[in-house]
Amino acid sequence: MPTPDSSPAAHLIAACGGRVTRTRIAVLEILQDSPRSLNHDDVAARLAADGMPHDRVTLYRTLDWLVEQGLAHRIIGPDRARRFKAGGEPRSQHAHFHCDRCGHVLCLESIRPDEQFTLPAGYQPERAELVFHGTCADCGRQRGAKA
Amino acid sequence: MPTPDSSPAAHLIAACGGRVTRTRIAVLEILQDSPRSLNHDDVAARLAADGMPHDRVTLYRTLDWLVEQGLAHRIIGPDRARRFKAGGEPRSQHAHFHCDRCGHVLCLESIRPDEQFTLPAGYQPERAELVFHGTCADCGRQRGAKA
DNA sequence: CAGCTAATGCAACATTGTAGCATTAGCTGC
DNA sequence: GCAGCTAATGCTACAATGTTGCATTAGCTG
Ligand SMILES: [Mn+2]
Ligand SMILES: [Mn+2]
Ligand SMILES: [Zn+2]
Ligand SMILES: [Zn+2]
Repeated sequence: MPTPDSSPAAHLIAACGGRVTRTRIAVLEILQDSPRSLNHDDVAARLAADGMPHDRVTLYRTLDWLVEQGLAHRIIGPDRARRFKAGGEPRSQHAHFHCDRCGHVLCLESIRPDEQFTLPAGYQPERAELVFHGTCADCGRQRGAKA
Repeated sequence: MPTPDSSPAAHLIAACGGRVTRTRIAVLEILQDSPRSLNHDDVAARLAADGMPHDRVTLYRTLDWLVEQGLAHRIIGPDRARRFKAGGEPRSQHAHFHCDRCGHVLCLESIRPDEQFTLPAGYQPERAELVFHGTCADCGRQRGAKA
């Protein structure tokens, strides 16, 4: 065992100046492999599937660390649970879509709320969160097919 | 004691077909009197200040009931706590501003996110939540005065 | 490979919200 | 006004999500 891993994920972690641990690599790769955002349980389930040890608290700390380092970003849904996705949060953020039917949260990279609005005088916004709620494309198709 | 109260709040509650209780009246009046949204603790503190009995669970149920009846609306902040404000949620919603400095959440009635954006094909949005984060007008003034 | 310390694992706790059930009190009809 | 019905309340216990403190492990550096 030279270094635990030399995957792209491992390089990203090393570049942040943090220690390159199995957990960090695995969690970052899980986020990178997922097209949609994942909550703690989602990540824990995937870790377990990969036969990785996983402590609840460590997972919280790992995910927070990835966000701090700009390797992931976080959004909070109406179910009060944080969801994570690979990739940092650039100055200008994108909107998200929360499907009421399947519960998934999808990124709408093309929609950037902080470029659209003028706030009342005095307010100094630093970022904007825009979340749509409704039925996602997948669920809309299924529903259409069945009905 | 004829009817507990015949304030405007009591009339609104009666019009919903629910029982007009001290707690409902007090909570609705608290929401109506507040310029900003309040979380459960805020409301509980005001109830206590008014010398009102207040059970945690009853407060949750009362606030949820007011939202159901359209007498209040709710938003969830990044601290994972729900905040409430008097007044229902009309078809078109307004944006909110969460101040990172003082923690207050303010309504931006003039900004209506669901009229602005076109989503990718297939998505069927039913409502949109737009929350700005930054420094509110009050905190901006204080900071300016001090610095 | 030794030593330093960041990262982890574990236990206990905090916050926010729910569920079940016995008791209270608002309303309705008399 | 009062009796009776049941919505609303209060209480207890529980669930979900996240945090703190501290002893142990393991990544890095020399
Ligand atoms: Mn995203
Ligand atoms: Mn509002
Ligand atoms: Zn869906
Ligand atoms: Zn402020």
